[in-house]
Amino acid sequence: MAVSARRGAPLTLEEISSVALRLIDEGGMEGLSMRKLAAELNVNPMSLYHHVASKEALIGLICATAAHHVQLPPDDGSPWQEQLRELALAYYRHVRAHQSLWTYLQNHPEAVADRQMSIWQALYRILRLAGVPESELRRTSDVLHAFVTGFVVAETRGHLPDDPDEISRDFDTAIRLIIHGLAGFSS
Amino acid sequence: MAVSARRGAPLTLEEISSVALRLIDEGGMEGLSMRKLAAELNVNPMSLYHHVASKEALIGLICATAAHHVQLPPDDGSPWQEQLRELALAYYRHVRAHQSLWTYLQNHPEAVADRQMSIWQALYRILRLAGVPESELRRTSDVLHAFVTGFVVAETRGHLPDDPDEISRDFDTAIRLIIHGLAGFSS
DNA sequence: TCCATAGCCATACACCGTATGGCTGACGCT
DNA sequence: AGCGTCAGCCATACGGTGTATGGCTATGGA
Repeated sequence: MAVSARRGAPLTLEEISSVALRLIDEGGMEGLSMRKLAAELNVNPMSLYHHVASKEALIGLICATAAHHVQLPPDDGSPWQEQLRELALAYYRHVRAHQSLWTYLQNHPEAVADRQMSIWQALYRILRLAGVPESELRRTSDVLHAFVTGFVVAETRGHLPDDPDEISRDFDTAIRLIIHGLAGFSS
Repeated sequence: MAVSARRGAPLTLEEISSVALRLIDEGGMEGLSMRKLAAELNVNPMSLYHHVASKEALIGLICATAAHHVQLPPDDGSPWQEQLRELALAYYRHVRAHQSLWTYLQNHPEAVADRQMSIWQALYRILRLAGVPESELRRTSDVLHAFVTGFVVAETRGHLPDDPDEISRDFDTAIRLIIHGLAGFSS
């Protein structure tokens, strides 16, 4: 059906959002523009709007698909401290890989209003284990989210040594701070 | 010296940054544009560039002057938990008053690279009291900064009751979490 | 065969930050 | 008094942005 003059196949949402994510990873949030994205796809800028309602909607799509790619730790019977640690680490790695997107996310929480996503489910489960009352789950998870992302910002700002051991030691420090804090709920 | 045709007095940095801050408070970070700001000041857009090198520099100026308006708690001899609580509360109030600016700040830490600012000095002093080793001061304060601002984001996101008592109770929760966490350093 | 429509594109509009260069009038100096 | 300097402001222009509007084309179903 009147496929692009400069391409063989029609566009797909997956193609669009993956290239857009690459642009963000490479050039920050300002590195993504509908025009640049279209150029990268060998397509007219306005063609994108046949698949996506607006730039904002596109970003929402990117966030949603990216969130599904977080590797969640299994629900074994290990203590909540350890589970929280592993979940935070998985989340942390993902945030590191797509820093610009996630720091944007922090300021535009409406883009991930969906609390049904598996990562939140996992966090809720662990927080319940830690003794956080039901009514505080949402707020606590919000703060933890800000916390981990904030850690990444701090990592990026300070001139870190290239030593990965030291980085993980720093992460330990932050996680221990969170765990100690949460322990206040159950005691 | 060839004062504006449409104004009596020449522009001042204070005037520029205060009106710019108002624009940000009213319309978010996207509500501030050099053109709108100039219109608000009854001045040609390019006139601003006589006082400010770029929009980025203007934002830096706004941040710096805004930071000076935080009411710091006095250095009485009270325990560090209480001092941290009061500092966080003062900071929190200020963040609430200028939300957009501070959430922007979280993602553009280079705008406040100046660690000589009095609020950081106060935080450092309290963290030392809490037993945080010298080498961890900077990183810890970075994380705490992200933490408190993250709390504001969480506050804004969740549909809070208008009850100020409940809000302050929530804030208590967050602060207790931080304090418990920090206690891990001295023990 | 015909036509609805999916997919794409050209044009245009209003906005943005800011480079460039020119105007005006107040000041210091001779 | 005459003159040069320069602070302060402004007009124009360039390249970028998101997207509204409307038109093209080729494919699928009837």
